[in-house]
Amino acid sequence: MQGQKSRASFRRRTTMADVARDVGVSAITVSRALRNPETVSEPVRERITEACRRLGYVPSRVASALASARSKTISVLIPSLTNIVFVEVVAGIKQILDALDYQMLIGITGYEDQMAEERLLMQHLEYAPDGILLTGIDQSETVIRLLGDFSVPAVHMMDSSERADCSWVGFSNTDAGAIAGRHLLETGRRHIAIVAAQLDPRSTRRCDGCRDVLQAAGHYDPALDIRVPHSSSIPLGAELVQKLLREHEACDAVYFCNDDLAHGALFWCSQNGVAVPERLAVVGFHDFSASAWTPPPLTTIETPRQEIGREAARLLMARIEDPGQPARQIDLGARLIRRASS
Amino acid sequence: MQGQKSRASFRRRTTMADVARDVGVSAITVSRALRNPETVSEPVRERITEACRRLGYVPSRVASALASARSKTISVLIPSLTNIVFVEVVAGIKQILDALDYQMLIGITGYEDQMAEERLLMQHLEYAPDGILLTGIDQSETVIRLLGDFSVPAVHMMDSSERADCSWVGFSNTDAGAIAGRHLLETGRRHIAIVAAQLDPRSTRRCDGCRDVLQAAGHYDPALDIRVPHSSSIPLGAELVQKLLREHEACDAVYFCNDDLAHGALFWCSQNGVAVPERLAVVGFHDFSASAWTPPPLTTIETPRQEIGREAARLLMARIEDPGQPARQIDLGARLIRRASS
DNA sequence: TTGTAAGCGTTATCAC
DNA sequence: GTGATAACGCTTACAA
Repeated sequence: MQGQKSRASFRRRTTMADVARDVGVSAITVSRALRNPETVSEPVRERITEACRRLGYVPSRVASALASARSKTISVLIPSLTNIVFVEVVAGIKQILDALDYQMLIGITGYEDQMAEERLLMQHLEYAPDGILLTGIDQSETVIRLLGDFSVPAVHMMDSSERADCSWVGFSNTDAGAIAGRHLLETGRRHIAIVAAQLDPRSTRRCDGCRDVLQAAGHYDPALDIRVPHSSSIPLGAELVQKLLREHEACDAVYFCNDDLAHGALFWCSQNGVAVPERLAVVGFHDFSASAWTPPPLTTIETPRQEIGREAARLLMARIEDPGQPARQIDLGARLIRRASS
Repeated sequence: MQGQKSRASFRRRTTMADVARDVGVSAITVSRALRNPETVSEPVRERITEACRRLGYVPSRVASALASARSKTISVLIPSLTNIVFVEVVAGIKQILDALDYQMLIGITGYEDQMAEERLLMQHLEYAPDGILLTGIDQSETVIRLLGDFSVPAVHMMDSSERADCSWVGFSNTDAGAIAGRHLLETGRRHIAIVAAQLDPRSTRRCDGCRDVLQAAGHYDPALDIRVPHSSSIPLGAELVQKLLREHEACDAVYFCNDDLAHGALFWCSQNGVAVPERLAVVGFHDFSASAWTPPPLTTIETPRQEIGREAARLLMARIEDPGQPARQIDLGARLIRRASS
C-alpha cells in the first residue's frame, strides 16, 4: 500500500528500522533506547543516539499512538479563542503539557448549544486523545456518556459543581457574583444594576449570585437586571451603560459580568461627564490586564485563569497515569480587587 | 501486543472491521462508504451508515494517518498565545480548517532564539503534519532544510519577503512603519520618538521603516529611538512615555510599535495632564479593539490579522493538495486609521 | 540485555 | 461495485 504522498521526488522518511539496520540491532532495541534508555546497554545506546542524529531520524507519533494506544495528546474544548480569558487558561495548560511532552488539540465550541459540543467531542475522539479538558460543568448527558464509552479521563474547568463524580478545577461563579453584590451593598449602593452579555451558564451564575445577595438585602430591582445574548465587548458595554443611565436615573452602581463590558462603560462615562464612582460605581469580572489602567481603574473580581489551566492539566495527567484515581475537585476561588471605580 | 490501556473494565473500541462484520461487507467497503460515498452502492451505503451510528463507530485518525500518510493536521507556530494579535491569526486559520475537517496543532516559540524554533519544529514533525504555518520570514536555514527534508509545505505569515521561493501571506512591516512616520511628519511633528518593545524581527522592521522616513526628512533623532527587550504591555507603555517626556522635553510625538504600549501611554497622559494630541501625538500599531475607545481614541496602523490567517490557511491547503504548485506571496497591506490621538 | 512475532486500525493496490 | 492482501511505523508480549 505504501501510503506515501506519491510525488515525483519523494524521499522516504527515515524510520526506526533504518536506524536499527544502521546500528546493527533490531528495531525494538532502538525503540527501547529512545523510551527507556536505561534498559539498553550503554555502548549500544550511544551508537543508536549517534545514528538517530546522523540519519535525521524523527520518530512517528502516529505509529507510536497506534501501537501503544497512547497518543500523547489531549483535547482542550473552550468556548472561544478571541476571549483572553480562555487563552490564559490554555497558556496555563501548555506550561504543564510542554514539560511532559504532550501536545494539545484545541476545539472551539463557540458558545453554541450542547449538540455542537457533542459534535466537536466526536471529532476530537477521532484523534484518540489521552484526556480531555472541558470548559464549565454543564455538558450534556451524551458528552458524559461518550467520555465514558471511550474511557477518556476528563477534567472540567472554570466553574464548580456539587457532583463528586466529576473532576473540576475552578471557582464558584455564583459565589464570585455574590462577592460583587456584597461589595456594592457595603459601599452604600442601593440601586444596583446587573449587566451580562454572552449568557453562557457561567456568566448567568455570576449574575444570579449577585442577584441573590441583592434580593436577600431587599435591594433587587428586576428592571436593573439586564442580560443580553450578544457577545461581550467594549462597544456593547458603552451602549448598555448609556441606555441604563438614560432609562434608570436612580441607578447608582453597575456590576458587569465581564471586564470588557465594564471598560466600555468606563470609557463612555469618562467621555460623557458621568463621574465614576461618585455618580455611578462600576464593578467588572475577571480582572483583565487593562483594568488597572482604565479611567478610573476598575474594581473587579480576579479569577486565577492560568492557575486553573495548570492545575486542571496536572489533575488530568494524574488521571491519565492512573485511571483508577477517584475524581478530585479543586476550588481556586475568586477575589475582589478593589480599585477606584467603586 | 494489543496496545490497550489494560484496565479491568476495558471495552475495545469499535472498529471498521466491527462495522463491516455487522453489515456483512469487507472493511474496505466501509472505508470507501465513509470517504467516497458515491463509490458504494446505495443500499450497502445506507446499511453502513446505519451500523456506524448504531455501534457508535468513531473512525481512528491515527490509523488513517499511518495508512494514508495524511494526518489531516497542520502545525501552526506562533510566538505567543497571550498576544491577541496571534490569537486572531489563529482564529482566521481555524475558520478555514474547520470547513476542511483539518485540525491544528499550535506551537509557541516564545520569542526565543532560532534554535528554540528548530526544536519546536522537530517536535511537531513527529506528528507528521500535512503542512506548517510559520510566523515571520526569519527562520533559520535548519528550519528551511527540515521542511524540505520532510517535504512539508509551509506558508509564512505576518511579514513580507523578496524571496520568490517561499510562500507568505502578510504585509511589509517596514512599509507599515513608514506610514506611521509619514503621518506624523505630515501633521507637523518634528521631534518624533520611536518606541518598541519585544524586538522580534517584525517589530524591529516596523521601527526601521519609520526611522528611515524620519531620516530622509532630516528629522531623525537617535536619542528618541527607544527599543527595549521587555515584552510589550500597558504598564511598560506608561513607564516609557513618562521617562520619555521627562528626558526629552522637545518630543512632540511618539510612534509605538504595538497598541498596548500606546494604550499605557494614553492612560498615563490622561492621568497626568499631558494633552494628547496637542502636547504629544501618539500612534500605535495593530489596531486592537480597545483602540477606538481610549482617551483619546488612538491613531494606529490596522493589520488584517484574521484575513492573514485565512489566506495563509487557504494557500497552505492548496499547496497540500498540489505540492507542485509554485510558491505564492500575498501582500494584504496595512493602513493608517486616523483617530484623535494625532 | 536483546530479539521475534504479532498486531494497532486504517488505506493503497490490484484483482474480480 | 466489492474484496483480499499487504503495508504504514511502531510497541506489546513473550522468548532467548
